[in-house]
Amino acid sequence: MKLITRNTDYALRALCYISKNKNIVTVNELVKKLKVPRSFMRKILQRLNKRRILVSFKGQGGGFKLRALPEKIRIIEIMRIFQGQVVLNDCFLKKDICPNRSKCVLREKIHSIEQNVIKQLKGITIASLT
Amino acid sequence: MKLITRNTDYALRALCYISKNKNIVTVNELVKKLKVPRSFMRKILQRLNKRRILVSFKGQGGGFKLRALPEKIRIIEIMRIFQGQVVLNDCFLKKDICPNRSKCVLREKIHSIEQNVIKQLKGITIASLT
DNA sequence: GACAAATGATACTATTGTGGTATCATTTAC
DNA sequence: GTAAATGATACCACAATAGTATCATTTGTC
Repeated sequence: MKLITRNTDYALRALCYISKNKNIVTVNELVKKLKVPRSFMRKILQRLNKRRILVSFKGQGGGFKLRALPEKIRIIEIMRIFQGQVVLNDCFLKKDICPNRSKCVLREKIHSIEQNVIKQLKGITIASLT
Repeated sequence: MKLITRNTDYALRALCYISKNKNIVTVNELVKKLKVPRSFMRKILQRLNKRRILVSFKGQGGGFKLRALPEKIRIIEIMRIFQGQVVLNDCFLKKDICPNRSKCVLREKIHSIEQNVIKQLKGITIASLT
């Protein structure tokens, strides 16, 4: 079980780096600093742009910058972009076997743990990582 | 991100069922009650036997029973059997890029969340699920 | 206008983990 | 001896993750 994937990890580090720069940052610069595969990094940044975390500038002198303040970017947003809905715990038994989902103790306990994780994740922003 | 996988889910439900029976329980019985694929259930039980969670009896009249009291079986043990080390968060950047692992804020925060999850999981036993 | 430097879009591949099936071997009660 | 059980093991299918590659488009500079 991994809490965060490589995708998310690289995205977060890129965002941290970008947040520390006044100027716009290019893929080449990020790749050099973070030593991450270039194509992979590009794909990640494009996705962050599409999801409106970054603003991109095309052409010579182009690159990326943050769309919002680093204090406003929560890491749980980034996790959702690259890992989908965070901490979903679907019951694997079909309804007819486990008719009283509301009373399933396992489900209930896992859910409570998940809520806790989400609450903690929501407290972490890009700003708090730098 | 899933906290528990299907493997673990089935294993937990099987253990709960077994814990409620004085007699030994066969795969056939479990399959009928939980409506889970037979071969898959067999594999799960064999693994639980190898990992000394269950005791098995071969031959006619055979089956499985718990090796320990349900109060002594923590669900985190079962998760470890089927999902490996729970909540491990390996830094994806190599040492030379992230030389000060001990100071990596992301790592540190994720780790703290993980410790929390583990702590909560450790409190849940098979007995507490039934 | 040509060119270089940047991102956009997209399609492909490789590896791994998860979920599941199938089969033959062995043990044991009757 | 046979049926009913588990043991061991090999295999398959699918999805997610990780990564690569290529062509298209935009834009600043000469």
